[in-house]
Amino acid sequence: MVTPSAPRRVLLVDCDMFYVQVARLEDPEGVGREPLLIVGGSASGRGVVTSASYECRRYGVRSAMPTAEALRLCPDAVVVGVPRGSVSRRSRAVRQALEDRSPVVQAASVDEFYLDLTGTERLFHHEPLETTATRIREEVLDETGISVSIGGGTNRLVAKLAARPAKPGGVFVVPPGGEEEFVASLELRDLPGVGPALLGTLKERGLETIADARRVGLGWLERWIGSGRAAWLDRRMRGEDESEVVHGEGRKSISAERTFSKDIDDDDELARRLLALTVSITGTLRDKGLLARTVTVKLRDGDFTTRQRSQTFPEPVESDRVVFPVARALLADLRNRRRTPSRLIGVGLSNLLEGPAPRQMALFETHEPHETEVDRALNRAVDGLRDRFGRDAVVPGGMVDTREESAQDGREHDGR
DNA sequence: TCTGGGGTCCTAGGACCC
DNA sequence: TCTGGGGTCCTAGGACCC
Repeated sequence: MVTPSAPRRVLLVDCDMFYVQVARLEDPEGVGREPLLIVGGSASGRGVVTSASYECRRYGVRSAMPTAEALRLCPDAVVVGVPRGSVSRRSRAVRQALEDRSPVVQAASVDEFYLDLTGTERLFHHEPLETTATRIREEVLDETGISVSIGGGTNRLVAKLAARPAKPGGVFVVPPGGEEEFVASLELRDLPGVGPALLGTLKERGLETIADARRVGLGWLERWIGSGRAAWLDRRMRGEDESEVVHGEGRKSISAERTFSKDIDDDDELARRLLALTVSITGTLRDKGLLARTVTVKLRDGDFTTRQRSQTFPEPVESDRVVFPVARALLADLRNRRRTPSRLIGVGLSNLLEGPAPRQMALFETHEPHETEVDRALNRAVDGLRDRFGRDAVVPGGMVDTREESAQDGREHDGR
């Protein structure tokens, strides 16, 4: 067994400006030669910067900035769209390379992976963690073409914070016992979880730095930001983090959303957009062998107000034929509460469970729409066609009432 | 400057049950 | 009679991250 006092050995592997790297790898002769490169924007013209090359960042370009503003700061920049397919392919390749070298790998996002190497000391002949990290960095680059930076320490928080001084393309490890001193050298805004809102609240009280906030003590912090957040912040400022690195995906929700090029006020048009998104996410759900119990519909109004409604099924479901009618009712409800042009619609599935669906459901009287074997069989058939003939092989039939349709189909099939 | 798209986690109130 | 208390689930919204 591991000695209780043995420090953990955690690494955070962070791909350097991942989207820019991927765009360049996919087009080495074109944007690969472009120093001033921005990945982002969108066909709608309402886009933001997803990632910018280091050369661009010197002009003040930052991610999440509207592309229009970025181009004002850096007029010579070349803007390319987000290469989604390549990004997920390259992300999987990096993850695979890491899984070949670490017993525990957790993907925190497409371009960030936590590794827990605790217990591998003998395997790596007791070499320093820094040496192991450096070798992993080089091997990942060789194997995938992706340059990463690696932060290391005795927990996830410290590993994450150490990745910053490691950038770009380096390794930085905080030694056991050095956590508190290392974190004390940072700004409050550097702490993950400290965003604009909390920063503003602390600043109102005159707290600008980690040193300020530690000096004032837990008692005052509790009064100002509540006991929960105060305790949380206090531990972060000491570089403490007990959370485990959990191997595998462990996804909690699946969602899709679209911002329109122009605000939409037409209910039928909104419902059509909703149908397309619903078909897409239920397809992803089945791909992953999952079931969902909760569906959420989100609208963003023209004035950027974001509203959402959700509903939970008594039993987990997987087919768009059952999800869509509920989603459409939630959309109608949102529209009835405030009738104003929408700039975005989104739909999400949560309360996820591993499949397969329970075979018999609805043994009780219920008015909830429930999923039948026929619903599932139809979706599986459509999935099969898409696998063989491509994503667009089967297109949803516009504004049909899928609940009526599924009931009719059920009768036909039963009749055979 | 006029704000993407994919997520996670937290809080708080109400329903419901014991 | 006019009032409990804990636990869990659901829902809405917000902060935050990459």
